Amino acid sequence: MEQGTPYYFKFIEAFPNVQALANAPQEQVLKLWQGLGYYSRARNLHITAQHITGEFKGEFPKTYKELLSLKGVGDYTASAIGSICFDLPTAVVDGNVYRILSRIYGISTPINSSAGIKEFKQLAQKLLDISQSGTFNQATMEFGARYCVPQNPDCLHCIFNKDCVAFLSNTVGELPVKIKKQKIKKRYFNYIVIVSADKKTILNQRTGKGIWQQLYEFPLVESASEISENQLINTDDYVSLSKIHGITELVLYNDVQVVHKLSHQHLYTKFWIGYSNNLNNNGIKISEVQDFAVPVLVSNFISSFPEFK
DNA sequence: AAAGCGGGGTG
DNA sequence: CACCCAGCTTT
Repeated sequence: MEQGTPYYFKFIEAFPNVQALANAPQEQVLKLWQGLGYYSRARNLHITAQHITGEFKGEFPKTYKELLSLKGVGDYTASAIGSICFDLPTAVVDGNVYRILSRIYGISTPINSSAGIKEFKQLAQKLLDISQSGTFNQATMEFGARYCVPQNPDCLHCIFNKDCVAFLSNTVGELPVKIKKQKIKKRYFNYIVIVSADKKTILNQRTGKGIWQQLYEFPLVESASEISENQLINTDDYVSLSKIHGITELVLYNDVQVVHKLSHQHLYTKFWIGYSNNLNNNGIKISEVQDFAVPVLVSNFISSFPEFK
């Protein structure tokens, strides 16, 4: 909530209605989302706005099935919108609900297994008070967020402690059960920050699969491990870049690699400043760099680099 | 069923 | 460092 609220207000101001969002360029949507992460959500939100103004003729769908058909809307979101906005009898199961139910009922089925997802959804659906679905759902989630918290919950004062299987069996700390693996991949990024005599630079848009789709970054040379300047300037990617943009001098900006941690990747990053006399009509003005949507890793660099301030 | 996708916070 | 988060889509 803390992290998302300012973004919410920026969005509402920029896009007061669904038509405004649908008609906006993707670049603007991503720029407003910059720093939030999970950028596919921004793209899906944008696509969904277009579906609603198009196929749904501007009328927001109000059945579970239709909600579920929207890009980026899965069981949780469809159930939440359905119950809160349209009084549909659909139970939400988010992280809070998993935690509360697994503890009170003493359920050790992993919450991120197929069996667990099904079991918890069924239980939540059975418990749902359909005379006030939205309120019930929000209250359940809020109780989990405020009281049945992940670590060191105050069970001694909890209203459920007479019935909570986990509390009575002293297993609160072990529930919910989650299957975890997700090994973290290490990657080595070398960003070539080109600075030309007429104060221009180069940004590329990330396309295809992987992280940060559609966001911008400096020309990237990725390597299998940390590399020295000598190794860098002998890579095909750098040779090509240097030729195209006329790099005359290369200076390492950060002696110690910046480690940018995503949930599933650690990015060991060096920023190299490549000075050029002439970008041959390529590139963008340095003063315009701030208009592009960039990942936090790149944004942090830009904020720290005097030439770009 | 598993993998991939961000960034920030807590203890 | 381990774990958590108002999940969903793709493979």
